[in-house]
Amino acid sequence: MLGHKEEPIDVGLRPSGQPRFGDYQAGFAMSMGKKLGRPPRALAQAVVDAVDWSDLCEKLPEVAGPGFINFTLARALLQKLATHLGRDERLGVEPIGTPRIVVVDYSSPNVAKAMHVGHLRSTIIGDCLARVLGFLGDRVIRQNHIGDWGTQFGMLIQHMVEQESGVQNLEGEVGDLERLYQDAKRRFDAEPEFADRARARVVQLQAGDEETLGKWRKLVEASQRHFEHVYHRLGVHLGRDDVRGESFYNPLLAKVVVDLESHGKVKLDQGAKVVYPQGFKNPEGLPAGMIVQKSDGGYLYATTDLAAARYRIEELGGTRLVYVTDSRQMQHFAMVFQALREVGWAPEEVSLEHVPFGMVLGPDRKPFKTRSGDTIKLIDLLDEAIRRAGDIARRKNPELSEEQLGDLAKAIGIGAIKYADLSNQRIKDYVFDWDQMLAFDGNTAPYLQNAYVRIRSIFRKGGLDAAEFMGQSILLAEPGDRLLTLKLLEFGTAVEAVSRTLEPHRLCGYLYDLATSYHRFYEQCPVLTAETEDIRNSRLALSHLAARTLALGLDLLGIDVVERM
RNA sequence: GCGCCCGUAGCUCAGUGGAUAGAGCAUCGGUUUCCUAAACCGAGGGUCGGAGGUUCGAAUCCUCCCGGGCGCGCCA
Repeated sequence: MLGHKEEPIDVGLRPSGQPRFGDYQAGFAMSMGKKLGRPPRALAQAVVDAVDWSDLCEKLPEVAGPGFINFTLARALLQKLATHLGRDERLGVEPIGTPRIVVVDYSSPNVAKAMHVGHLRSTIIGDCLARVLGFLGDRVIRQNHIGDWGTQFGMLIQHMVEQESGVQNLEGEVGDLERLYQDAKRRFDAEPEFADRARARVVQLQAGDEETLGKWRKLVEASQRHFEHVYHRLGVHLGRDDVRGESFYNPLLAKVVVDLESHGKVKLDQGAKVVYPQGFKNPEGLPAGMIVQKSDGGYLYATTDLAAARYRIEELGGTRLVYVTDSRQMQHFAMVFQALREVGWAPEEVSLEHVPFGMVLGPDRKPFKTRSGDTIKLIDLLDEAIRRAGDIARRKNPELSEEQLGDLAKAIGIGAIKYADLSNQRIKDYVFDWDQMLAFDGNTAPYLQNAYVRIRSIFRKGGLDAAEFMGQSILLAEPGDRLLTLKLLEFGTAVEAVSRTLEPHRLCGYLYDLATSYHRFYEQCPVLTAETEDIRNSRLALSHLAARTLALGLDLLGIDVVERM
């Protein structure tokens, strides 16, 4: 009827924007009418007439506007779908047919420095993407590309050697590391003789001098403890096994350059070895290149990134490489990816995806700093979030014990920071605003957490075990039941959208809609005091399903739920 | 100079080429003998930066312009 070709037709089916347009709408008649030379409305009507809709729709689908077909699903069908969803452990999220090996590169802090607000977004977004892709069935390999190698270690180690006290303190908190870095940097800038010794120390480090390496390991070890501390506070799944720092690739760099040369990709310019991926220009309008080996023989980040990509494809078997770094590195990754294609290290079937994100801004709309202009330490930021959340929770709910408050404050505070980050379109800068992210109204973590809490409260009040309602048949008695059900059915689509676009804010938007739908349901539809036993059971089942969806959705964002707040 | 990103309500932001562009905050006004009012309901508020173009249809795609941000060889 729509043509002879056997190819599948995208009918453009999607949830209707407004209730008066039914549950779902299809827009294919408009685009297809053109191709077939038939008026869209007539085409739509022909489709409606040709099918027996009685099992699918409550009433005959309507042709409306320029040629939309609006569907209102049959109650029996919707009930069946909802009941099925309620019994599904995966809540309607289909495991992907052909899992990939996805390598997600995120966080990437620097050794010998405290993690700061600049690491926040990569860590949060990367962790979320890893969770989502993993849940969908991909094999996810997390990679923490820490900055544990380079010339700055010369001055750090040299300072450690000369100031033996600095070594002792490395067993302590990160503050010692910070001080070590600052002291070394100050001396490096102020004392030319020290700078010379630091440069000599770099050579020793490169040469594998045992004393130098020993000091270096101490630095890395102390930093790792700091990273773990921050990740634990943040609830981020990154461990030591996930660390592949710059030092890991160091032994591979020479071969990268040699192989590039054998591909004829390397040109010499003023003593430096440069590759020129196609399609890039420098300020003079000439082809822009990436230096892969400096005139002094040293390597740069482009070399390391090429080596890392190679490792991830050849050794880890990655078929989707994901890099979560800030948007300023877009061109750098575009060049690295182009080079990987040109030399064939990244075959066509391997997708290379940079996941760029914008900056975190302060209230003045400039990069987020302390009042005195210093970078904000991540651990301080997290502690403040927990403190603020605790203060609010204590004020709202004075009868909570301090122990309950502690867990609550962490879930809310950390959740608020993560959600504020994830809920914005990631490419844009966003303004860091405590009041907004900790508000109970609006698109915030506490609002979502509260929807979950209200549901849990129902089961507590009723003395009921929620798990017992998983298999319960769902009956849609009133519009409130129906609207909540339609929203619950969209969860799978929302999760799938995140894996496709690598944009977590899509899941946030969905969960916010879901929480809003539940709050409305809660107002309109009595659960424990429903008019019949069947409706009560159905609403308990719907509520439990909503709670599971909220909890799973938030978990995919890396956010915890609480039982009461 | 070239390239990339971003301009949507007073503010912070959503918005798969589709119907009358949506939320929250702020403002104003309602709702509690009832499962958490940390909630819900309602009102006002828009030249979607501007101008062309493609299309039955454009905030969305294309071109140009304006404004802001970022990047463009020996840091990462």
